[in-house]
Amino acid sequence: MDQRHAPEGPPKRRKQRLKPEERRELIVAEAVAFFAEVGLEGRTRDLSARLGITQSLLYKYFSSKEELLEAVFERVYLDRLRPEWRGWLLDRSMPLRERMLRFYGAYTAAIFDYQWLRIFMFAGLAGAQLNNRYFGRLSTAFLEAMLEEIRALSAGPEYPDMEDLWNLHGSIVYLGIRRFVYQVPTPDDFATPIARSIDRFLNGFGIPVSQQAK
Amino acid sequence: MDQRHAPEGPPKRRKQRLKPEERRELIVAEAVAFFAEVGLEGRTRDLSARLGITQSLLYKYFSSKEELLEAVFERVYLDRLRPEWRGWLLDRSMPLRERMLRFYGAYTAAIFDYQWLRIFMFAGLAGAQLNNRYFGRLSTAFLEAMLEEIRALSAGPEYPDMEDLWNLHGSIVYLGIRRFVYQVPTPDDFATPIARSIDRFLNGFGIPVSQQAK
DNA sequence: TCAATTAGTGATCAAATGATCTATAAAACC
DNA sequence: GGTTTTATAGATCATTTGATCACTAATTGA
Repeated sequence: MDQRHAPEGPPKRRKQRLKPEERRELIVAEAVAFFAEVGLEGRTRDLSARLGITQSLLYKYFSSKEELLEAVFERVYLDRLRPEWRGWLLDRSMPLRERMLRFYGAYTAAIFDYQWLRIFMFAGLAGAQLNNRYFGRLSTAFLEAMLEEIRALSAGPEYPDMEDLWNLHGSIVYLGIRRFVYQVPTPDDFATPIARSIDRFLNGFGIPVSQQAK
Repeated sequence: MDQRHAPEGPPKRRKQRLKPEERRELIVAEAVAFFAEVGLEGRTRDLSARLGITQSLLYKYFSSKEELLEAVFERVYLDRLRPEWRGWLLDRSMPLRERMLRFYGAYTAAIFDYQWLRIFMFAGLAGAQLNNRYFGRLSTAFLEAMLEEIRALSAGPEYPDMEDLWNLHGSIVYLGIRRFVYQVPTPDDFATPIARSIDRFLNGFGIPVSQQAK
């Protein structure tokens, strides 16, 4: 077959040769978006097409699709839960309500993300072990801290347990699930429903929330 | 090739010929369990193996895999949301707390099911339109009824809106998500956390919950 | 009893998919 | 400039997949 006709059509882009780290970074970044959209069974050919590279090049950087997916998981989970949030929650120089608002503001900002929630769900449904580590860390690092602080201030007849904290957590996380997983309408602004949920929760344990603070 | 050796080994089951409705019923029932376990990408060959039939027989009953999946969705969604629940919620001869406990008892009994929640998630992640219909019905039939009843009794400074109801709903549904989707440890008994969540919620809107009723 | 119907099987197709291998050309080095 | 290195492309393989088709035997009905 002939190699070339007259050079018409889109100015054919010469293949650009990048340094391995750069290329790998491009691949992982795009893979995160790609698998979040189409699921973990997305085809490597489609991914490579989106990257503008050949499918075989993927295998120069990852020896299997599974290895690529592990890199995606690592990227998605890594550094989402910031250790300093625990310090925020334990800082008694602030009202507890403010501490919790601050925490859940940061938490949802980090977690309520199209790519993150969907990959997290896909991974969970695939039976990955990752969820257990994630939930364990979430619980010991943050929910337990909140539990401790609430108990220190609790004045009502009710005393919170860990399951109550999960209840609060679920009520907040469900906002993101509705929007990003089920893709049904949600309020544009999450701050208000989150604040209302936290206020009701604290009130339920005899921790009054001053009117003006709302 | 020779057809038969001495008839040793497991007594080979003769193929059993069922009436079309029966066979179809068997296929759909097994398909629900199958796709819930392995995801919507489960192979038709694996499904047929579990059914003890040939893969090609599936195509005598469903002209494509997609058609089979639609039958699965229909089965899974159908009749989950019982219309009579709305009547329960509106029955003012009972205390509102009891009505909500009754509703969420029935709702979670119907929904908190390994197969259901996983297929619902898979379908949601696949971008199915089904979720919108489901959420719409859930909202207009039940959440709006609860909202109305709570408003009728509300005495506090706070007035509930639809988003508050979604908050309550999420806090309860998250129990099932934790157990069946993420597969992390949860309490064996869901009745207690559900009751506590409802009580906190009602209290938050100035609807006192008598001590003894707890 | 015997022919007609049809539930069910087994072989097979075409397309798609993860993976491999060789060739090419852009960068790096001397 | 000339040589080496290697990022990238292109062709291709072996499987797997949804789907089809011709055939077999269990049931039905006159």
